[in-house]
Amino acid sequence: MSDHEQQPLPPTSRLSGDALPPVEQHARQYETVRNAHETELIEDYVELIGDLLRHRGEARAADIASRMAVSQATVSKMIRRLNELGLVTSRPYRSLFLTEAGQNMAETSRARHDVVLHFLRALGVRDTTARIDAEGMEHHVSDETLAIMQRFTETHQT
Amino acid sequence: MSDHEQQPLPPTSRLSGDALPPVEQHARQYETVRNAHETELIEDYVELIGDLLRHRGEARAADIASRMAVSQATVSKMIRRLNELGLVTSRPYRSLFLTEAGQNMAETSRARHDVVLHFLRALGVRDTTARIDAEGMEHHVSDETLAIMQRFTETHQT
DNA sequence: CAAATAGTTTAGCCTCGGCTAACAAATATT
DNA sequence: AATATTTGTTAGCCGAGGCTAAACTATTTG
Ligand SMILES: [Mn+2]
Ligand SMILES: [Mn+2]
Ligand SMILES: [Mn+2]
Ligand SMILES: [Mn+2]
Repeated sequence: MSDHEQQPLPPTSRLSGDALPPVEQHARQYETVRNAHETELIEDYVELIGDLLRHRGEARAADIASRMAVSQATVSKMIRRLNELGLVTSRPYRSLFLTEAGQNMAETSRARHDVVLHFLRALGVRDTTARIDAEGMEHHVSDETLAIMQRFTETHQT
Repeated sequence: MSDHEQQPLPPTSRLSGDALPPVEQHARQYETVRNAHETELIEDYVELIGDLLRHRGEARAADIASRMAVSQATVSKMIRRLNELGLVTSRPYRSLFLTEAGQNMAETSRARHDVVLHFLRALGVRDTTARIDAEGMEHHVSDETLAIMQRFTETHQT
């Protein structure tokens, strides 16, 4: 047995902040974060490629490198990975393109990102800050929270 | 020159969602996320050790392993790192303790975590979901946004 | 067209954060 | 006290995601 801890008592004394959640629930919190971190970078790449295609018509490795502030070698390696995952197609010295699966991921990620960004702005966060925070937060927002953020934004038009 | 991209035009046509931010600003978004990810796990460990000390009186490696759903070997290795960073003190088969620096980090992280958690609950997110989302979001919320979340929570008491 | 510049890929290195397996030490049980 | 169980450490493995340096390919420029 590894859980020699006794379970927390029912919510009685609320003296010093919240009590610890039950072990299994607590464990799921951290697991969810670890899972999000596995797909986070992939999503950011795919989303960025989609945005570059949408706004620039093409997505070159060098653009990704400068926009992410990462070396071209790093981008090159990641593109190989995206290729193996069936998310992008690439011919050397040509623009990258998204596969069907890549387009789906880009669309989903972009939508989620936008909801978070617009929500933060609706809350009153300055644009630059909202963009920075949204870039990280987007990967840790559940569908439930996302829906609430969207409703909030709609009902708090500026 | 690696930025052969031309800078986006001033915000004129707002047809298909937001425009791409300027390269340097965009780069800072991703850099901020990478920086957050460097300290994230450390903060979670220190925060958890602080919570275990607060609520249980002691923090054992085995508790951390089960609460994080991670092997004991992983915890053991991480404790060595926390030790080298001067955040915890440990004697084998005894509870871990936080150094002064560790206590400061735990306090700061806990406060931030609580603001995010209470904010999500005030928004209407169910407790279990709020806990999961807060565990990831907490590391990506700027001081500016944090302050706004706190104000929001205070003025939206249920 | 030759040379310079820009873009891409590859190779090799590093740290981090997981894991399992084996062992050691402390504690609990009989 | 002997044994069983729990707890902790160590070694060695792995993949992800960074980096630099070097080579190669395309494109642009003189
Ligand atoms: Mn995004
Ligand atoms: Mn992101
Ligand atoms: Mn994160
Ligand atoms: Mn956390």
